[in-house]
Amino acid sequence: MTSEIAPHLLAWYDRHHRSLPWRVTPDDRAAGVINDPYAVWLSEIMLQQTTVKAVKPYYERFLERWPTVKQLAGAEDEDVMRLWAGLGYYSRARNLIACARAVADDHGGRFPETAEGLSKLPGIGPYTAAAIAAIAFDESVAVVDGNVERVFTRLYSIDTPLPKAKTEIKARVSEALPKTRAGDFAQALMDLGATICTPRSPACAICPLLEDCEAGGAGNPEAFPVKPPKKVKPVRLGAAFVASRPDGSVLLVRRPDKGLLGGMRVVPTTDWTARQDGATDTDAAPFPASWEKKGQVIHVFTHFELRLNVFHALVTSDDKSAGTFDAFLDARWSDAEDLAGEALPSVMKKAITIALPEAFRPRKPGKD
DNA sequence: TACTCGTGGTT
DNA sequence: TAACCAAGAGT
Repeated sequence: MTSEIAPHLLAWYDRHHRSLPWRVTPDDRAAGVINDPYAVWLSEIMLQQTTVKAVKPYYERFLERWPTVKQLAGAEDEDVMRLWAGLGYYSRARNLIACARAVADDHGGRFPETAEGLSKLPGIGPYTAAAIAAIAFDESVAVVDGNVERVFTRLYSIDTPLPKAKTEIKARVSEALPKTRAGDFAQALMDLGATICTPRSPACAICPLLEDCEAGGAGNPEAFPVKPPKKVKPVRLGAAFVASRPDGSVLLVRRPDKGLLGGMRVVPTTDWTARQDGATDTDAAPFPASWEKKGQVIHVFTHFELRLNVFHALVTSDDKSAGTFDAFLDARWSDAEDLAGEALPSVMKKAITIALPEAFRPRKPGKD
């Protein structure tokens, strides 16, 4: 028998689709309006493991600053990292730059039009390649993200734990694909997952796929998808050293391109790579000064909790020891008025705020 | 396959 | 409030 999933879903999508900055409405699509592949790509990279609400302002700022992929390809690396700061998963920003330059240099400024071609570009994996191909180029491919995994494990009561279940999920999605409207189908599934088929307390009563859904019929949708048990987060200890000068400038260094917070600006810190490096005193300070402990930042990363002791020192002009920072990458003093615009990850804004409560406070223009 | 890689919002 | 979660990719 033929699956009725696509017709049911697309009819619902036509009425209930979300309105999003990077999305062309179904009506406009039907009228021939084409999605800009660059805009689709940019939004999809930002949306990886990131909520729509968090992405919106970043997406708007990026598109305004760099309206085309060629312009983004010509951007300074640090300018991109500055605009990405706060969004997390910073390897995405580094891959964003690499991908833009690959498209500009190797593809004449045009994105490949198939999932196969797209997936060869940096930062574009199986999901993103399929999403761009379907939404921007109407390729009929299965677009499987966390929403689709949830919807389809419920539709067919797939109790194989993720990620092992992905093979079966992709097969089920493929057989449900409509002959046209591949992009709308993909986005409709994601909208359904985000608004109806939610992780907890799904709204089965108003779901357009209720009559197609095994778990919905059985009344146990929350039993799916089955996920492996998660591990406990270890605690790591470290220290951050905020050095400031009388004019309010702050010493920043840059982290190596690879690894945690790669390519981002930070104040000098201990490694906090070990489970507990225990460097909570001034032994590990970048240079001798009157370091004073100001407090502790507790920041939860994906796979560990960081407890960062924050030290501050006011460095005066006659402090000769504060001149060489050979152990650090690209050390420089950031002016007080520039600090908010630096490529600082959230954990570093927290740490600097402990030492300098006024550092990121909006200041009145015209004063001082 | 399993681990690394951020952050802020919900429940 | 601790746990869970969000349009995953790279290694």
